[in-house]
Amino acid sequence: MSSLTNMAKHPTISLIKSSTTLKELKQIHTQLLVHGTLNNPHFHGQFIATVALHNPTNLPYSNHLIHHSLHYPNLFTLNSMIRAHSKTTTPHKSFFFYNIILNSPNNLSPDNYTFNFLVRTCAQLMLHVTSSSVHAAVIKHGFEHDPHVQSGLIFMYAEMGCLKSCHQVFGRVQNPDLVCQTAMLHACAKCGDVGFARKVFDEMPHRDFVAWNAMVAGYAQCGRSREALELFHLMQMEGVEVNEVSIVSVLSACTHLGALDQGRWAHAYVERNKLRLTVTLGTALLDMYAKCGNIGKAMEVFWGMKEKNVYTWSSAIGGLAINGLGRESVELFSLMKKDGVHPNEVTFISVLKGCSVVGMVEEGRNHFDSMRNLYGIEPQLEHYGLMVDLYGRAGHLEEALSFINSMPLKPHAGAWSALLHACRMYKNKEIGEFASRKIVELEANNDGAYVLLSNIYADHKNWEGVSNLRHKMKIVGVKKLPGCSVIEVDGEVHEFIVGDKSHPRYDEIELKIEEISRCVRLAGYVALTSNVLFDIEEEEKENALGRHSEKVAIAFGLISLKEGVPIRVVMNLRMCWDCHDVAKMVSKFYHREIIVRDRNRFHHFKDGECSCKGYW
DNA sequence: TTAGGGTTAG
Repeated sequence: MSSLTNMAKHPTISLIKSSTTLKELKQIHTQLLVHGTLNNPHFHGQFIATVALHNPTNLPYSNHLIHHSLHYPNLFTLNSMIRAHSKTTTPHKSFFFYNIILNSPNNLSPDNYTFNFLVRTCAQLMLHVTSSSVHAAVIKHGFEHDPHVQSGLIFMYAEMGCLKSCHQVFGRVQNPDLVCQTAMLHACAKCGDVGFARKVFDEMPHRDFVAWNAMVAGYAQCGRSREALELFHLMQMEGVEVNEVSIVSVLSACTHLGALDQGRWAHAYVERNKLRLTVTLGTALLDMYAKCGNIGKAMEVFWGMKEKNVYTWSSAIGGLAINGLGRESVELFSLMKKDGVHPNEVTFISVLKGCSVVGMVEEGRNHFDSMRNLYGIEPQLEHYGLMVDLYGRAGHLEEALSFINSMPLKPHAGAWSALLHACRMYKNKEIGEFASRKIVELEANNDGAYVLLSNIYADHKNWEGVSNLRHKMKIVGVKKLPGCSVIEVDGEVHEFIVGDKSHPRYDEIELKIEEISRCVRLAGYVALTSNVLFDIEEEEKENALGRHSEKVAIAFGLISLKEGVPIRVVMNLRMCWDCHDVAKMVSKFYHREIIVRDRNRFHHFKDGECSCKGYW
């Protein structure tokens, strides 16, 4: 029973490998100790490796077993420990085990597994110096031409954003195999060159389901959601195996498009085909529901998940926040901490958003302070921006300004923009002008700086100010980002860009918009024309407002969706106040629920009211 | 007995 092949079939090895939970493994450990079986180094090694491989949270237990063992760990065990640590938030610990291999008294030496795992550690660490020395060690130990190590190196350089190095490694591979080609296509997509990724994919002589998944994910991750879904449909037509990894990318694409129907289809696919609801899949699913405006369903998925990680919690907390449930999001954050899950920087973005949408200034400030004091997380620019947003939305403009001035980092345009938005909300011209100037100093082409200030001037009927800004924008060459809204009807995503009349049903949409205008006017509605950038005639302005992309999408929803079906719109800008008022009225007149996801949050319109209660 | 592709923000 000494050969490894025979060992693999040993019932004790099988027993250890088949256990999935730490509890089960600990029970087996006790049994093996009682029978003295753990004296066998093979069993002991397998035990430690299984504990480590199943779940990174088991790692302290694996470490404990290694340190209290009578045996010197073998290469298999040590490689397993390197691999396990490469997937944690403390990847540098892999080097501890690598050094045990290098300094081993029984002449262990690293093999291709060691290096394949070690380069993944480097990928996680993203340190150029470390990566270079590990690459040098790969060459020194003669693994430069090992296909697995080559793929690992490409992966490592991709994570670090060094596409050039990926090309160099790939160029030296004589006959790249499937795994290596997939690593390369993944690397190109990761570094933003999806075109080349697709070229690698198209030129692959054989593609398996992993290669297809990598390509679908590549499109989804760089925001080319429609292409991701198209490729996924092609994948299905070609009869390629679909697994939970494919569905994660599909869900991510649906989330970005706000395509709830297709997202629901993906959920049904998971259930129909009994795919394993992994943490990643569950998180993608809950995130899809939350960002497509169905927070009830999102939380149902969340509570149904057996295993939750920091992604899952952050996603749920953020989902509640963007749906206006700030208090609930902060409560969920408390539960997360009670559950022993350590928050990360993204979690705090979600929590601060939660505080911001309901104006919990004090609580937000406490959470912000706890980042550094309790969790050792250094706040990033985004966190500072959210704090400005928190003060600003609550109307504490002076505090927001002094907060920016006391930042230890150089304030970015985002922080000033948050302040400018608040100035717009509270019609504060002085601070608004100051913030706008600061933004333009940092980003001369920032359209928001001009548009918002122009709105503030228009609020004050300062048409000269508006006209001067218009002139300045022309000279500098700033263009207002065109508004774009999408709406899904019968599984098809329709896109409306402001001013674009190319939709085949545009004439009908136009008629509907006129009908809406008549209805809302009867109710005594007066358009909030200050949302129009320039000083044009009142009637013309109203017309320009009538053609905002969100209104066009809502009108299209009214003519194309069956009665009673909610209208769901996803847009790229913040919803304008006028469209917001009109949407409220439409929800009442047409007895239709309207859900708009804007750049910042959700607005649920029902019976003439909006869930944001005017606070956004 | 270990080797690929996936989830949270901006």
